[in-house]
Amino acid sequence: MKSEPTEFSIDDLVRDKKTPWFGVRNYQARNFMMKEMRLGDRVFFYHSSCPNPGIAGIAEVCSAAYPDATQFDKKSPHFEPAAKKEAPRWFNVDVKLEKKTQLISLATLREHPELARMRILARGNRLSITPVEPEEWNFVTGTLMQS
DNA sequence: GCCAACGTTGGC
DNA sequence: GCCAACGTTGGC
Repeated sequence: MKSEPTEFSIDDLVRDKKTPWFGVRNYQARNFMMKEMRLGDRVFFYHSSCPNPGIAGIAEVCSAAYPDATQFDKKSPHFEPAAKKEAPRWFNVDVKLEKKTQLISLATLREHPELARMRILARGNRLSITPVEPEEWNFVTGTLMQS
């Protein structure tokens, strides 16, 4: 799950322990939260659009998907005029901190053939939420984060 | 349904 | 700031 650290960083999650993953305005990413994620699933917390992009920590999905409150908030940059309370358009899950880790930079991720097929590394990928295969998860947590 | 125009993402 | 890639919008 990508976040711009200037908006919400791993240190913010360390402080808050838990957060709604608000502001997702892309149907594919939304559908991952609504249909693919399960309570207890773990996710990489990825810092994007920043001087040193990469995986900054691990979090855990701790709610089912529910309507994203920011779509109803006129003052929010994520406000969605077309959304109605009785017919919400955007949903989010909550995630809680598992741990902040050493930063596994994008450059490092790209160095390893084991991760060549990772969705987040795919050419032109802009999705803010992408699936991670078990082998990729194990390589990152078992090898990269141990060195 | 097509597709051009436009806006956004995100690495560099 | 640049630009490739992609998603969305809206006229037709």
